[in-house]
Amino acid sequence: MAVTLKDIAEKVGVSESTVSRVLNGIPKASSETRERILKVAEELGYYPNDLARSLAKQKTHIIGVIITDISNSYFASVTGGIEEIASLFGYSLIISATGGNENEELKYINILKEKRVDGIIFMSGRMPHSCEQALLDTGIPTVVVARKVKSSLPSIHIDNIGESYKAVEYLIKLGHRRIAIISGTFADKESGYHRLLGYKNALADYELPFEEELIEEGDFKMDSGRRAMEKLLKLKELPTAVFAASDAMAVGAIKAIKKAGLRVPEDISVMGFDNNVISQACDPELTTIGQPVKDLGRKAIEMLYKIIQGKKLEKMAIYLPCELIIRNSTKSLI
Amino acid sequence: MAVTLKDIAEKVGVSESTVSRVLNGIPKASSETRERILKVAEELGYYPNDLARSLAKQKTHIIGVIITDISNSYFASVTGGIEEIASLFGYSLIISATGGNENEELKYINILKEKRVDGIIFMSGRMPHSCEQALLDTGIPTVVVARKVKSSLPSIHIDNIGESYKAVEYLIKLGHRRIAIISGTFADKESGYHRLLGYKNALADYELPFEEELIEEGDFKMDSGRRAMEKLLKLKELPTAVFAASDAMAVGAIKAIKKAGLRVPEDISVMGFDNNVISQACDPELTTIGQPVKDLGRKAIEMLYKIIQGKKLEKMAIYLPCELIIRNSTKSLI
DNA sequence: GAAATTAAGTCAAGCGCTTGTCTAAATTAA
DNA sequence: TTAATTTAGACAAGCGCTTGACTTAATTTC
Repeated sequence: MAVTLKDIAEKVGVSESTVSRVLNGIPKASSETRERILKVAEELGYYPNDLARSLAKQKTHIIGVIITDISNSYFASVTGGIEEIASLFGYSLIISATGGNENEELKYINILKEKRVDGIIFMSGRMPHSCEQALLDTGIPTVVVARKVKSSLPSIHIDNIGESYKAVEYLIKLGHRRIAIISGTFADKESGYHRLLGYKNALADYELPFEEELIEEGDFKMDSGRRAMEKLLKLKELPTAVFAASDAMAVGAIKAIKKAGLRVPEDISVMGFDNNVISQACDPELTTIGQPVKDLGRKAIEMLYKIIQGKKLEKMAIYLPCELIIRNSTKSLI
Repeated sequence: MAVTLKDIAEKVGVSESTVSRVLNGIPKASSETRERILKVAEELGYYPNDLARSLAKQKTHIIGVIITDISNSYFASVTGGIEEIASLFGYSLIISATGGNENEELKYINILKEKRVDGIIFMSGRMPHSCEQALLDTGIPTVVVARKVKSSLPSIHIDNIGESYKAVEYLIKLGHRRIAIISGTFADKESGYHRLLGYKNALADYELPFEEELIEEGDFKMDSGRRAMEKLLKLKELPTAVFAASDAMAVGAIKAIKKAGLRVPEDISVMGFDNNVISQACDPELTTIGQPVKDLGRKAIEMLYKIIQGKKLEKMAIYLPCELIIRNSTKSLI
């Protein structure tokens, strides 16, 4: 069906290997045959078969990306960063969504193995041991994004504890003393848990009392923020500020506060985390911690590329700084 | 390096073809050899090389997806729908982002050709003739999403004219007579243009005057919505309702209205289009037209699958209905 | 019991490209 | 002039898997 090297070779009257070399720019042909080959290739509309080439060269120029959910803006943005740099390096991306399901994760790791991808970027689920082992067993260069890793897998993160500390510290410096937190899921010991830890650390460092009643657990989504805030609003003594571990929950909290007839930030300051698109859509616009989502992706693929190139990584775990973004949902009490 | 059929064949003492057949479940072996092969394959940790298989079978089980930008929530959602069904069908996705740049689009079409993908889903840019021709020339089954197509390429859409009509009609039925529109880019004759058309049609059908001063062009993004609204607010006679061709612009408009000291919807009703996440984050929550983004993706891959299977499509262009979602940004004047 | 059928495999070509080795001619060196 | 290099290209093995055609032995048919 499609035109092959053989077709060109026959038409020009040379061997396949010569055609291959010419087409790959390997200097081993007289300029005369070179031109004839190029001309015939053009005429016939030749384009290489990357499968055959990959098989012969043992590399595919494909990176496998395993994420939880493409339509989630966080993953979409990180993936955007990955793709931006990958394309620069000449890599294509195979993207698989697992829904955070361990079996799916294992399944996709396997598929990527069979497809002989040159590298894998993993950012799905809670990084169960089985997955980590499976990734190691592939023998394929791998970088893990935003998931704590036990083994020697290279990874890239944000410092959830430190960044959350930064958020709470900001509130404290605005003069707030009674600060509630709407945390993310913390059972999984990932970001939700760490952001709560940062909150605790900040309180401790500034010698503020830690009170159970000021802690509500959410699931990072808007509705849980709303519900959590409704509970907080029932306290005898209201907090003057609320730190939500995600922008979505922060928006939910704002809605609850407004519904209760209070104002943000006049009555209660609200702070988010993520700096995703809704932080600028809500009213008031959210003060938040801006995650460098694109950069996480960019940096991940850069690390991966180094590994593929056989270079040593300076650091096995990289932490990217976040940015404190001050908008209108927080006010100074001083 | 990796274990091959040959390794298994040698160890078991049979031919490669027998191993291949057993591993593919083709009934042509005694249950005894079958079991020995399976056992050895297990022991050796064999997993197939999909490149070799694809080369031999002339199919890759890969679908190429060409989009403008992964981090854009619209594309991310459509892609999410694609991936959901694709994985069910046993397909992997190669995703490329073009930034809407024609040269990039052509480049990626070429890469997908070389990678011998089994199908292509295209939803990027303004569908220049060159791309359409390039897609046709690949000879690879292709489905186009949300882009007007001249040729015989199958496509899937929403009816921008009709849905926009529906939005404006809703406002009219609420008693609004002076309705402004913040349209998307209309030079490209794609969705922006069609949504404007729907607006005009609705006015005409309900015998409302069409006034130039009530039309502002935006670029679908929030800021342009804000700026457009600021202009509209300078009119001697204000509109009582504004239809924005995207939620983002609608949110921008709301911000401008509030800043001017007016209220939504009490003073001016605002309507959006898309039903993306910000439509529920803003205040008030947006009445909008909900695009079936996931379904666009799902349906696209289903169409593509049919074509790959060699089946005939009943329709070359499918239109999916949107949903009128009524929230709090619009009010009745009656 | 001979012929026909089936079962269980083997053989080898083919998918399309790469690349190390070899050859013959042309060029350079001495 | 002859030997040593270089150049231009051919040859063939190899990447790992699939699959149609063929072979041999076992089973069934009449």
